[in-house]
Amino acid sequence: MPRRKTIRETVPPATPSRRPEPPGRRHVTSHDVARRAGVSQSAVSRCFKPGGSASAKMRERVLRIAEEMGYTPNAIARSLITRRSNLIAVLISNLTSLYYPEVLSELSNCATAHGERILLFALPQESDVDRTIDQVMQYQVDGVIAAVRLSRQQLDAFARRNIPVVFFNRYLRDIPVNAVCCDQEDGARILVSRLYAAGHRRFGIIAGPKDSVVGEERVHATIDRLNDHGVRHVPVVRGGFDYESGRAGLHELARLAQRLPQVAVCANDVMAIGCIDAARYDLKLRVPEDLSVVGFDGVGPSTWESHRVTTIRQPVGRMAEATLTLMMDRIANPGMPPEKRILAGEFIEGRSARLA
Amino acid sequence: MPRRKTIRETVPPATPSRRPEPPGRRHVTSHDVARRAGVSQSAVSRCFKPGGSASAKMRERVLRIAEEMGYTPNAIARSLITRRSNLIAVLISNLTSLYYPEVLSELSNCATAHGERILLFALPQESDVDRTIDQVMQYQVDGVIAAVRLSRQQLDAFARRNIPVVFFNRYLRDIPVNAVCCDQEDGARILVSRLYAAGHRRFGIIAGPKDSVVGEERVHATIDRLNDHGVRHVPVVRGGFDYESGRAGLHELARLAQRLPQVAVCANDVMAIGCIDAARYDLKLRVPEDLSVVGFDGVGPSTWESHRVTTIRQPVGRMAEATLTLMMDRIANPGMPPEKRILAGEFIEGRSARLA
DNA sequence: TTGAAAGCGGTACCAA
DNA sequence: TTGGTACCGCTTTCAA
Repeated sequence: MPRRKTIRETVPPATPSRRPEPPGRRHVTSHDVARRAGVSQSAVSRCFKPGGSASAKMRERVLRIAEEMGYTPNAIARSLITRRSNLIAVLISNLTSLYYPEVLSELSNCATAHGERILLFALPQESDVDRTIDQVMQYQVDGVIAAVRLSRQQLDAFARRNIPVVFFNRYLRDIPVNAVCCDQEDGARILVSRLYAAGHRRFGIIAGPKDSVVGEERVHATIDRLNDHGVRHVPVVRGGFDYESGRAGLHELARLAQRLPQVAVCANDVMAIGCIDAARYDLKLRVPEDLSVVGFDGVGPSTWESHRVTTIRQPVGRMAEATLTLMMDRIANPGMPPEKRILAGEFIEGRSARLA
Repeated sequence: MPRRKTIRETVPPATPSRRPEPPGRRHVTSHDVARRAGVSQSAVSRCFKPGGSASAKMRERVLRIAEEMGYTPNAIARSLITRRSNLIAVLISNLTSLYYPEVLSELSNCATAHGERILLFALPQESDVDRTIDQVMQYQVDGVIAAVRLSRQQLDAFARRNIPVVFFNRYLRDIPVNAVCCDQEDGARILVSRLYAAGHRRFGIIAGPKDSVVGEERVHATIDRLNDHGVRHVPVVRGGFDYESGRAGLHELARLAQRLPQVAVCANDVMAIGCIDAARYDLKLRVPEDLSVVGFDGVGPSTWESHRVTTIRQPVGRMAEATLTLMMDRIANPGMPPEKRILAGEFIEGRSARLA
């Protein structure tokens, strides 16, 4: 029976003498199982460890008794000694955008497959990161998947504690970081070439917020490819990635130029949908006959018959898998230099753009 | 310096003699802070506890030094002794449906406000619960928020371990459980009375899957209220809560009756959207002139100009708050009998139904 | 293969 | 108010 000898061994308890059950809330521990099985507690522990050394009969017996008693190993106690919580923090801010639910779902599945669980940090604002970081640390997470912006200081805070960080669909300029992204530039190239080939010449852009690296990539790449084709003077208005700003964006584009562009390139699908609705319901235009609209992401509603958005679908499932692979690798080898994995998107023809 | 006297005190170490740093990955502990501050480890612990007794100057000094050293309390170690992980498991299956992201986001915010974190269990299938339950136990979560179905056995498994369970927007018939729901019956009553008042007499229903308690409530309540108004023979077809099944549902309703109903009541918004699109793009009907369509939920896209779904919006924010309040209460008082909190939904007029 | 014992990093009780 | 000490439930040497 495991009892530590202390200095003041005044009252050697005759019986096991567990402290009087704290009302409710006591769980069966490996000690309980050990006692019933007539083996040591460490033996029980080994029986539950895949490679642990234990005779076949003992393991069988222990597992059976554990089962009977309803024993479940305490992951918290394990984490304390192994220094692995098997917890991965996911920092996400726009959970209600149409894009992230799918991401989160995939990340969760992959994490499970890799023996990790997701501790969710859904931030009301991206600016809430600072208040959150301390919490992330406290839980001793094995790693952090960041679908939010992190400042250099915030990144350093994780680095100091050797907590690997992998960015999802964003990264930091100027600082090499682990990141998994979709190839926005290639996506923009495809969209532009298809649109140009169909005869479109006047383009307008509804961009995302300035601080979105991915949004800016999409916009800059679009402009660059347009320039390649000799298209200059592309008006750009800014939105916030949401439906309303896509809608307002088209109005703004209309005001900006004397003639409405032939194409509105939107920095994501939700704005594209807003833009399509603005065209149809506010400006009484036909899409795609009078205006072509394209987006990025390939979120579920972009496939709805009502919009059928021409877009670049992100391979969210494969991105999630890549993110977790990268993460597990960095957890195992903390020293490795940062790595960026860029996956190609898939062109979805849809019906919101007039194509050749 | 805390060192336990053991039987074989053979080599009293002269220096603190920490074991040689395990490569990387060592964190600053309260012991480290204590040593630097020249106080006991327990003192450091108390300084970090809101009500802990410590003199002002000591607390100040300790906190400063902790700050300097980059000390963060280890939540895992704390959990082990307090038997509170401050973790709440959220079991969710259709994370990619349009409804749950909002729910999850709100739950996360509320949890944070109550000092808890969300451990996410996003199940690919509702049937994966069994494989998940063991994991939930291992992490010693304080409670479980279930947005999935649980069998009586599964519920018992949690009960045996005194882990409180609160259902979100679902519950079990025949077994009293803690649950927070939106008032589906009242919602159905409002929809029916508004539709009836506008002169609609022929109704059709696109239901959700049979095993959705909430879906069934919506359907049954709708039928009951229609009966109250003297409307009989309401055809019901079944869908899976997704866009495609809403769309297919209308076709099925069309096949079922000689005349298309004047109203399609859909068990959620996404099916309503699918139904609207089927009406417009497949059957070339005008909505709401030729067909009224109503839904339930009030998800984001239901407000889009393209659909403007007439629906009952669930007060997701207040439901999340109620869920966490109920949960915290049950964590504090494990013995309390189950409680159901039913919140009223809000009628959203929209434009997908012809109203008086 | 098995058991004993030493922690992991905290909290809480106790005596000083 | 402070320090000392016994754990929380597990993993992991180390001897037997």
